[in-house]
Amino acid sequence: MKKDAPAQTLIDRTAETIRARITAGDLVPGTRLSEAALSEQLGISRNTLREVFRLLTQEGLVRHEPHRGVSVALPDVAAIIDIYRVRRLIECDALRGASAFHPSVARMVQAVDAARRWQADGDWRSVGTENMAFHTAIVELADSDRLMRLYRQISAELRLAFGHLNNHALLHAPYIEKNAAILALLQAGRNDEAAEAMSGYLSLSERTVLAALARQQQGR
Amino acid sequence: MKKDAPAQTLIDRTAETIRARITAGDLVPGTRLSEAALSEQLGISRNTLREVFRLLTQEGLVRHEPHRGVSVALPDVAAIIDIYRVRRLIECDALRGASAFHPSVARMVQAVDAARRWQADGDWRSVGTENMAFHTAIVELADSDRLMRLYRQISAELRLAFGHLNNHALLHAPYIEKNAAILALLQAGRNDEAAEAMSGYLSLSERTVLAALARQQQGR
DNA sequence: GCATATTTGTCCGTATGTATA
DNA sequence: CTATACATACGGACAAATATG
Repeated sequence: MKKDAPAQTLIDRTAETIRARITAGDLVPGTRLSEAALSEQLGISRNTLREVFRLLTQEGLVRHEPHRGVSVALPDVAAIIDIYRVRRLIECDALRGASAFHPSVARMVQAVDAARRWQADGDWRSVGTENMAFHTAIVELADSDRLMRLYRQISAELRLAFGHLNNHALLHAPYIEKNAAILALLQAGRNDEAAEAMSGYLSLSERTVLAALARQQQGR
Repeated sequence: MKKDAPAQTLIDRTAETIRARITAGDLVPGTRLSEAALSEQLGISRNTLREVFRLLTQEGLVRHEPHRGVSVALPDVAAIIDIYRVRRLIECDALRGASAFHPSVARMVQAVDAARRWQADGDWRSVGTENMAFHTAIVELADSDRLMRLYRQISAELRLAFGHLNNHALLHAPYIEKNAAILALLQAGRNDEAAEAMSGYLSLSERTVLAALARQQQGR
């Protein structure tokens, strides 16, 4: 009996396709997604696509306006501020209450190591991926389904926000060693200091993203 | 220009209808929701109902299993524990960072007063409603869209859990004065003490709900 | 401000695949 | 193992709302 026969439904697979297109920058924030055009392009029926839209809407990736269709979400400054407020709450709390022997710690170690290797190769996109994995692992420390779900949603929103900020070196380089420092504090059982370091980390990251967003919007 | 012409779509209204039926106990947790039967009963098409199901699934009110349809969610002990963990995090944080002059404080005052009046009348169901309003107002203190959304979801799940625990006196009576005490601390600017009191409040409430749930499941 | 065209909202009928009796 | 019930997915149709000239 194979428990892992995903048997994904078409709706799930299509949702994944669109997610990928959005985060890959294929679909720019603000783009209107026409039901008729997209359904034909994807080779699925309009009804099915509409259910995909429901999924993505709840995930915050697309916005739905009655009788006006859906469009790729466009996080504004207020959203960024709110997202970082929530991240600070969740990630710092997870660090404060974590055990150094939690399985996720291994994933944090792995992410830090991998990020350093990619940095040596100059592959900043992969550095970014490992950075996200590091923070996901931190949230997993909390062992809370609901917090994890919320975190996945705001991560998706955040990817939208700096999906097109292509200055990846600026965006990710400074954080590799900060992550390593937080990990070391956690492994040493100095949880409160780890949480404190994370708070500072997030403030810096927030300022960077907000500044980049302002430059981007000014450039229109 | 009336900004508040909701012009709700049929999907939204239907979702609200089903939510009401669930929280009213009309639909018991575990009930299977057949597309054909429900769509006919509601007078809407199956396609439309399926979109409603997507909404409710993301809200955690119903569970969806591929090719087996949806059924009313049935929170288990792990869910209750997780929900209270999240509540503690959100509500205590909101209290710690709140201003005594935030508009939501007025709503808290209102909820406490109303709960006392309903208690005098012996209307425990209304006491429960005011209690939920009190805690919703606390979360609003945080001024965070995302935290508010998460809180709405776990509130709905919680309603599922003790929707049928009809011992409302036991469930709500002890909390009226606890709420009043927390409010007084907040108004006095003693935020940390208010958060501490809330933490204790939630622990007590958690134990009560878990015990009631155990009794209920034993009685099957 | 009006008439028209486009797009979404909703319904129906049907075919196919999957799970359960 | 077959049969049945049900969810999945499709395509077409029309009404209603919005956008366009």
